[in-house]
Amino acid sequence: MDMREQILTSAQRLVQQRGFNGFSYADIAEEVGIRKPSLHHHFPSKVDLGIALIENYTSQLETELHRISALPATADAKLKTYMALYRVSLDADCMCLGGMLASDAITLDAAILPGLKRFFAMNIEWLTEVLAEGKSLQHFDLNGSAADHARMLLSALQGALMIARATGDVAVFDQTTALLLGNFTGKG
Amino acid sequence: MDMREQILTSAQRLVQQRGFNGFSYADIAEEVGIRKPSLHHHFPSKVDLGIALIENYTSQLETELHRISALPATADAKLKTYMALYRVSLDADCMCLGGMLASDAITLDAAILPGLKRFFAMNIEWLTEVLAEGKSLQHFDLNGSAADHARMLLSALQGALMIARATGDVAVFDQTTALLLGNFTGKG
DNA sequence: GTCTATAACGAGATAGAC
DNA sequence: GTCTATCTCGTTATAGAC
Repeated sequence: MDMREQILTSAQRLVQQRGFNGFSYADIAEEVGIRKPSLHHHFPSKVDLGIALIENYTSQLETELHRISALPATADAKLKTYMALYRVSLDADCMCLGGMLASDAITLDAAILPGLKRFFAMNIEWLTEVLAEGKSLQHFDLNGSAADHARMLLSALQGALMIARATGDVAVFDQTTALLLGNFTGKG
Repeated sequence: MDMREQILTSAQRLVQQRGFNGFSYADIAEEVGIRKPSLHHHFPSKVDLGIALIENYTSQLETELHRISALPATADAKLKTYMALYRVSLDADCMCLGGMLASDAITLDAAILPGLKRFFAMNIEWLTEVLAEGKSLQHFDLNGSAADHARMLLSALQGALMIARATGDVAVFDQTTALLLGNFTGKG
């Protein structure tokens, strides 16, 4: 892993834990083992770093989503796998990078926002496809459009992650995901 | 409104828009019209201010919830009124103070966290009561405990507010709230 | 590509006069 | 209760040597 990747990896985790205004170049420098000013060679400004972070995160997720879509699995199994990605973040005491940047949105340089919007659009688009697939095969029982459910699902996951992490109560996340899955796959 | 209240009002909006690490005493000083060091007379440290903010916000909401509970309205009308409180925040380009502090949780002084937990517990408790009321009167059709639905509902509202604000797409919020209400009051 | 040195600024906080 | 003056520290960023 070259230095640029090391910096991105370190910065990503720092943002997911502390927010974009909650970490500094000094934190990264300590983690990757170079001096503060050397970071500016790789990312001239913190805004440049922010743009690279959300682009990088989006493309990581894109890979995951393609992998899940290609699985020989039912729509609800795909959803479960998608939700498990959030659970991994929670275990690492991290928010989703997109969710964290969304909270910080007003303070962010305008150049970071388009990448953030694309991130959410990609999630909603993928979820809409999976929900529509489950609906058409009559595995899911949806009152409303797949797109509406996709937005609601994404919102609930982001919110549950945030609340579970802040309160130290992971049950908020696990019960919410279980309930959401139950709602889609039929009353029980 | 005395100076302490003016400071709390200004700081609350700043936190809801920018996060706890996204504003400074200088911002408040400019808004309320006194000098930076004078703020320390009212709130010696920023941690003291943070504690007062969440306590104040919780007690404001407690008043609202008592008011809603006392309305001669059905459970779903009460839910609608509760959701409208979040919509008001969105219109002001604000997150919920609790949601914003939850995002910032790892960076907050430990003295702020108990108040934050109480805030979420109060919301979940109230929602659980309203959902249980709707369930017992057979207005709501819930697959799962009222408490589970309360946590999911709170998560979805917080997440939808966050995403709608960051993407500038208020429809994420409005469609999510509509879908949630539809889910409770019956398919259709 | 990394370093030392430093600039330029803003943060939270304190002392002490009025 | 508010002020001016000041402190100390941390922040992003730049200059220029190696």
